[in-house]
Amino acid sequence: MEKEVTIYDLAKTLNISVATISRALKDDPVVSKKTKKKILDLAETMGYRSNHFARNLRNQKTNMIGVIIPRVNSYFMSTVIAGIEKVTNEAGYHLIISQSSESCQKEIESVKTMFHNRVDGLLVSLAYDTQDTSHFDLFARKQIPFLFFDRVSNDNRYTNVLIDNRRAAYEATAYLIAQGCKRIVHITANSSSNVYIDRLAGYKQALEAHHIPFRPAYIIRNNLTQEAGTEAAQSIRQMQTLPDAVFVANDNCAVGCLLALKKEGIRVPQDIAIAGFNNDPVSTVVEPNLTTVNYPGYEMGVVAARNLIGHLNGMSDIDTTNTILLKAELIIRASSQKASFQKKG
Amino acid sequence: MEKEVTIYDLAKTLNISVATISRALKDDPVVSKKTKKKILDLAETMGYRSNHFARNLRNQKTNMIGVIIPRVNSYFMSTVIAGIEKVTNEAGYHLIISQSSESCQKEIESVKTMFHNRVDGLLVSLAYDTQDTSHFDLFARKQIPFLFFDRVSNDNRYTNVLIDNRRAAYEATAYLIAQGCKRIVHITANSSSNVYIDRLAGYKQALEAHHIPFRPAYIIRNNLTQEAGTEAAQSIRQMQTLPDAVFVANDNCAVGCLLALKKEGIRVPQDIAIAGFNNDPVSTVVEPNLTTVNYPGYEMGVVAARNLIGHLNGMSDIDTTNTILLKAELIIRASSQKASFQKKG
DNA sequence: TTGTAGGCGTTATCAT
DNA sequence: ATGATAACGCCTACAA
Repeated sequence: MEKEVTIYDLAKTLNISVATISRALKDDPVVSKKTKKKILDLAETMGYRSNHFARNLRNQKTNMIGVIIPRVNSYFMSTVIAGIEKVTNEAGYHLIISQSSESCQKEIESVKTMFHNRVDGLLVSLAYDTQDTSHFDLFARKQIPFLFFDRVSNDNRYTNVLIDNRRAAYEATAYLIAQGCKRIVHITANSSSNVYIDRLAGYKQALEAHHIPFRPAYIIRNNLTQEAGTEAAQSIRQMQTLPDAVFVANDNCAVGCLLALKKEGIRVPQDIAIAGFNNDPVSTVVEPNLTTVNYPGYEMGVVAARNLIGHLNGMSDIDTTNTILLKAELIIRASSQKASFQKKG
Repeated sequence: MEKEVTIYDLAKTLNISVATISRALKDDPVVSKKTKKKILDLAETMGYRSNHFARNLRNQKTNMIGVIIPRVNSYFMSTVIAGIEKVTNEAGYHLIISQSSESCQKEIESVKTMFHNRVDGLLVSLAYDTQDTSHFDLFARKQIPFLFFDRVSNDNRYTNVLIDNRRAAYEATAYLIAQGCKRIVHITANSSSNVYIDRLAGYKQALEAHHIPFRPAYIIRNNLTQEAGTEAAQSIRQMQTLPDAVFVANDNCAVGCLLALKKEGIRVPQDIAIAGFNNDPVSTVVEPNLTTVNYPGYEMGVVAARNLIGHLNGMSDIDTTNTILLKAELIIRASSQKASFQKKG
């Protein structure tokens, strides 16, 4: 490895002090244009690059934002990251991304690593099985800003960016009811995350509002993959009386379920109407197209990142805002149009 | 922000020199057990955390690996990142991810940023319009290892991780021909990237091998989105003689095309057989399921990251290996089974 | 407009 | 077994 070029090397070559070099590199207006140009040109030709560590050591800032998420490889999450990346990059921050793989233990590890790497802030979506969020006390104690998105903490000291899951689920369920459905199955995750609890709550609330008794037997819990949806279809088919609708907590699982039901000769939506959640690309590929809730992933990433950076710049107080709700509207497509068979979207 | 605890604080409190503190924290056997225990206990209670910057400043290493990709929010890319993240994390490295948004200009910016942030190595998938890769000279000159994956450089000094696109395309096309197709349209990107050039080459080669004349009119170029696929279907429908097969360079576009053709009353695969590329989740959702080439994204990420880390550890020489080809086999599904109408997977 | 010098927290090299 | 001290490269009062 070649020896690194430092500002001292530049200074010596040009016979200028390191202070001026340093200022020129930061585009400090106090340095004359001529000198600045000379310096920048030399830096270029000598292949100079600033030393992050030395800089951070001085500045007590890393310009890094940590992101801890269950997995990167889902459509939703990669969309969120795209949004985060755009905002943070524009603000001159970099991202360190770490996957918890849905394990609370790995999440705790990640938090520690982020802490020791001195990220300036943290954006988190919790693992399936994370109940207690005390591992974030490390950050809270040092007043390092962090916030949760999508899968959030129920500790109300913290800021959360999310959608109104309860309400969206209410609307989806209410729509199914309006289509004449009365025996509505709900497929959800076996998780204590707010996301699924709230969707379940919205589902129940819609039933109640329309005087339909809630039946525990209509709740199916699995891991919400497409395969799990296929299996869920079997359970549904074997119920005493065939349900007339299924509201699934995500699109992948909904699609698996829909395809499996069709294979069994059950017509969608005539026999069973289906609604999903997320507006994943698959929802417009499956036939009939899937009614779903549009989940604004990119926007969520943008909002979460903006908020965090706002705190970092002292623009806003992390304790002021507590919850940021994004809009998530129901998208009605053919899979749930039981009342009339007009097709849309 | 609370004041950070440093080894000086520990030293002062215990009336011991910082040197001993430093050694104890690294579990240096030269420090007596008693002193070590005292020090570690105090560090714990005072909430000491080591300063990575100061350490890295000494050690001249960042433990960061840069990743530059066109976009994070595609199924393929997020899968690759998951693979990269796993390997790098296990090896104690962190990731800085930057999107070029398919723009060569932004890619150049990213390269500079990565350079200045002193990543220990770089993993790159090139933008659509990147032809010249001289902006990586910055890294080459300093002997900082980097390699390309998927969308690679044609500069043969560099290491590339990719699949044999030509061969995979050959196999897909040959399969269509074996199904009796003779008028095969190819939809590809308007890009100079190896990925699309090679797939086109494989397509041509298969035609040639089976004595089917290549017809430029059968090449449709677009941006390979699902919408573009829908439009492509229109062009196809309006051709003098209806083609009997379409080989699309990715699944999203293939799916858009397939759905649009079906809407026009064209039967798939009876009238037109279709094959895609990537084995994206949508390929098993669309009906009929899409014949496609399995693109091992996760594995590609793992291999690329392993290789890079190997170089970083001096395990392997970056100049030795030049091209790593991963297997990418054809997955035959219903959308192309024109010869017999048996359905699979 | 430019220069000087001290310090950010660690570790390695001496010396004790 | 422990201590003193000089780097690592950068930034910023303060001085000129």
